[in-house]
Order: sequence, then C-alpha cells, then structure tokens
Amino acid sequence: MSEDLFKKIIAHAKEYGFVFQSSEIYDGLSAVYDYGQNGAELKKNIREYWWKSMVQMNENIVGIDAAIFMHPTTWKASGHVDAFNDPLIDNKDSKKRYRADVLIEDYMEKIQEKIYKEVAKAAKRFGDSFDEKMYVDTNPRVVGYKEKIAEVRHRYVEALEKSDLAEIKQIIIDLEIACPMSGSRNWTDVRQFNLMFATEMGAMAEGASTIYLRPETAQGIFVNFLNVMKTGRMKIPFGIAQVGKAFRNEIVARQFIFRMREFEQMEMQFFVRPGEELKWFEHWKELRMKWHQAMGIPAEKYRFHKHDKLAHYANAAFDIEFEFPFGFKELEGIHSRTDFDLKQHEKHSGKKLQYFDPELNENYVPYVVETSIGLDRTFLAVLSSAYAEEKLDDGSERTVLRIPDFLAPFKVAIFPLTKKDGLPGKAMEIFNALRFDHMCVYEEKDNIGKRYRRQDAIGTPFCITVDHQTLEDNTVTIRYRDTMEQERIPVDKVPAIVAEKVSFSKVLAE
RNA sequence: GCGGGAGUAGCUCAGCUGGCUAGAGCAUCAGCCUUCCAAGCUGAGGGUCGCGGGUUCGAAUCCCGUUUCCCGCUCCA
Repeated sequence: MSEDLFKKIIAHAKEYGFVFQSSEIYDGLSAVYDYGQNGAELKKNIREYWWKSMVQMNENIVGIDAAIFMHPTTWKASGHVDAFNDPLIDNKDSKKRYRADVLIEDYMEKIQEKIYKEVAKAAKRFGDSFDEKMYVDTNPRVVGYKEKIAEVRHRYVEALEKSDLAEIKQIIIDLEIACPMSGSRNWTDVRQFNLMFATEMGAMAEGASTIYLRPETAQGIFVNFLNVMKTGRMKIPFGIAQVGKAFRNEIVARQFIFRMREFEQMEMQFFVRPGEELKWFEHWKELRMKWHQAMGIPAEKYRFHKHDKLAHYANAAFDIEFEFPFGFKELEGIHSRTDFDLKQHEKHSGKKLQYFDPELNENYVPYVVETSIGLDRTFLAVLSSAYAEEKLDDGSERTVLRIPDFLAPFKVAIFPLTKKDGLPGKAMEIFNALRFDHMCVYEEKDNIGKRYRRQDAIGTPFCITVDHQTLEDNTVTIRYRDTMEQERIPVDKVPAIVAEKVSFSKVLAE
C-alpha cells in the first residue's frame, strides 16, 4: 500500500466513471465529489446491503428518512453549536495553527502544575504535620498562582460566552503565551471557525432565521424517537436506521472521498433499557464487524480502535478502522451514547422522551447505542481493496476491480463473439431477458479480449459470450472476472446462475 | 489557513533559454480485418495550454494575482 497506489485508484475512479470532482469544468470545488455512472451503482449497492442487513433482517429495527434541515434548537440541544465552534489562531512566524482556547487552557494547566510542585515540596519539608489545605490557602506564592488562574479563567469564560474574539487574543497577548514550537509571540487575530454550514430559511429578511445543514444524521432519529415509537408500536430494545447526507465545513478536507464537506452516513440508533447499554454495545460491535467481513474483504484489513478519550455524551466508544492506501483510518463508529441526546431534547423541547417498560412497570429515558458508518468511506474501502494490477502468464497486464459480486455496478456483460452470422441477435435475446433483473451491458465493438478487459476495469463479475456453437446447441460461455476462466453452460441456465451469484442472500445470511 | 510542488486532449505526458496552424501514445467514434483475453489497417472527432491580468511586435513558455489538486503543518465532538 502506498500513496502511489492511491493515486492510481483515484485516476482509475475518474477514468472509469466512478468518482468525479464536483463542478470540474469550473476548476472544481474543494473536497466535494460527484459519483459517476458506475460509482452511483456501486454506492447504491453498498447502501442497499446496509439497509437490508439492518432494517430488512432485523424485525425490531425500522428505517426513516429525516430532512437535512432541522429546527435550529436541535443543534443547541445536541451541543453542536458550542462544540463545533473553534476559535483558531495562527502564529505568523512558525506558521502553526492552534485553537486559541486550548492555548489558554494549557497556560492555566501549567500554573496549576506549579501549585502541585509547591505543595509536593512543602509536603516533603513538613512531613506528617503537613496540612495541605492550610498551606494552599495561606502560602503567598500558591495563593498568587490561584488568583492568577481565577482571574484568567474569569476573563476567558466571559470572552467565550460573548464570543469576543478580540478579547481572547488580548488574553493570549497579556499572558505572553508563546508558540510552543517556535517561542514566537507574533499572533494573527483569532477567527471563529464554525464546522456547520449555515443558510437562511424564510424569504423575508425579518422572518429569516439561521438554519444549519445537519452535521450528522443522528439527531433526525432522536427528534423522531416518539413518533416512530408510537406509530410503529416499538418495544425496547428497538432501533431506528437512516441513510442520508450530512455536511461539515472541515478546515482541511483531503484524501479524496475520505473526508468530504458533503458526505453520506448510514446510522442506526438502538434504544435500550438503562444499564443494558454496554451489553448491547458489545453485541453491535461484533455484528458490525461481521457485516464488513461478510463482504469478502480480507479480515486483516479491519481492526477495532478503542476511544480512550470519550466524547461528552458517551460511556463507551469503538471505531472500526480499515486499512486504506494511506493507512488505517476510521470507517465506522460504535458509540454508547447513554441517555444524553434524548435528555437534552427533553430539556430543550419540554417533551417527555420516555418509554413505558411494561416489564419493569416504569417510565424511563432509553439509553442509546449508535452504529454510524460513512457510506463514502465504505465505497472507498471497497474500491481500494478491489483494485488490482495483474501480470498475466502471457506477459500482458490487466487492471481489474475485484468488487464483491453482489456490489458490482454491472453484474453481467453479454457479447457476441463477432458482429456477423446472427450472433448479435442471439446475444441481444439473452441481454433482454437478463436486464429485467440485473444491471447488464451489451457490447459488440472491438475484439473479445478488449471487451473482457473493459469489463474487468469496472468490476463486472461475469461475461456471457455467444459464439457459433451457441446457434447449434444453445450453450454459451461464462467467463469469470477473477480467474479469467470460462465455462460452457446452457443458455436457459444463465438467469439462474447469474441470479445465484450476485444475490445478497448469501452475504446477509452470515 | 500557512509552507512547498503541480495544473497542456478522456488518460499518461512532450513542448516551457518567448517565434510556423500546440504534438505523441493510449482511449473514443465510423469502417475494414480478426473469431475467446487489450498490441492489425483506414479515416474522424476532441485542447481559447486551469482562470484573470501584465510585459512584449509576438506568451503554453516570463511576471503578478487567483483557483484546484498533491505533500507537510494544523484541525477532526
């Protein structure tokens, strides 16, 4: 795996109609990509695989499709309005960027450490008779430190609350905070960087209010918790699934479709009895890993990554990481979100978001276990693990996408061996019979070898070729993408054979 | 957002010490040939050289700005 290979995959994705840069004729739009004719099919199939395995195969999980626009209070409740607002500052000499609030926090931390040191020294000096509380309250040096921290904190909190960026910069200047890398105190102004995209709703300026494009799909599920629970007569434990677009104005978005400003998430929020969340967390952690591995991608490409630093809402969190060409990176997150989200929405909406548990005979706010996977990242995982350049025995080379059969954009290609002798007519017959059930390609241009290679390049798993023998005994050859081997089979068996090979059922059963 | 590198046909690139109508291979399209694994023949289409400005008699080529991509830094509940 290398950067070089990654470049080839990106080039291949463009050349064969999988992924294009957005608005390319206008020089493109940074970190936004479009899916082409083959990419859209592959993406759709991955989405369908997820949906079937989560919704169709679980009688206690239902799917919804919530709007991208949500009431602005949603994002206050979820914490995104605060958490997604980072005040940033650059050092002009070292060219390093920092979060201004982190610089100030670090400064206070350092003073706090000085206090600890003083206390430790004093404890040694006085031995058993040492009264820490007394010492801390009376020692002039320690008191001075404490006052300094209190003063800074007061200014800092006030500035944050007022979003007074100039004051935050002034604090950094007054405290003589220097760049940790260069020691320079030559700072730019503090700028606010909001990770949520905002727009206006309402045509009239006075009635307009700021609306955010959702930065995650999860909230669409939480705000519909009551609706779905009541109308679907859901019994805990149950889940709500959703696939949809989310938007984040990333500071730096790079690595092709791995980090985009507009991306698609596939999420399921599983509502459970309080106290049982960690059991379900383990359950989903294992199930989700199985889902990935059932696709047929080698198991060693995946690994779990435990979050040591938990988000404010979580009490357990694991990522499923995939080995992309640029290293192991997050593909899916499994989080135990506790009752944080529903409680927050209760607080902000004034509605009771509770479940009456007949077994316990009590009302409670359910705990939530979330599985959240990036569709675009899964697409990239499938594409990059499928891409292969092979040297063949005859010395020639081929580029092949070994996409799992059931995910391939096109399932089968039908070729007449030549354009003469009525072969195209026979091939069209087969094509027309198959196209009702599968994405099919018909091609008669160029020699048969070229046509096979073209299908290899977009990952079509099967090619059916009609030759002269077909006209005599109604058999065709089926050629396999991965092995390049051929088999002779009766024409009337083709639909069943293809259907069996590209079916989701095998994978879903695992 | 900062620093470095790059942007010429769908792809890979040449041309870039300023000067003929901007080229090649592959790909695409039409046709011929072939008759089971990309390499034969004939012909065709496709580029305002990322975009804007400047210098010049003349700019793909030099200068400035801008934009996009790549690498590093930074950020990523």
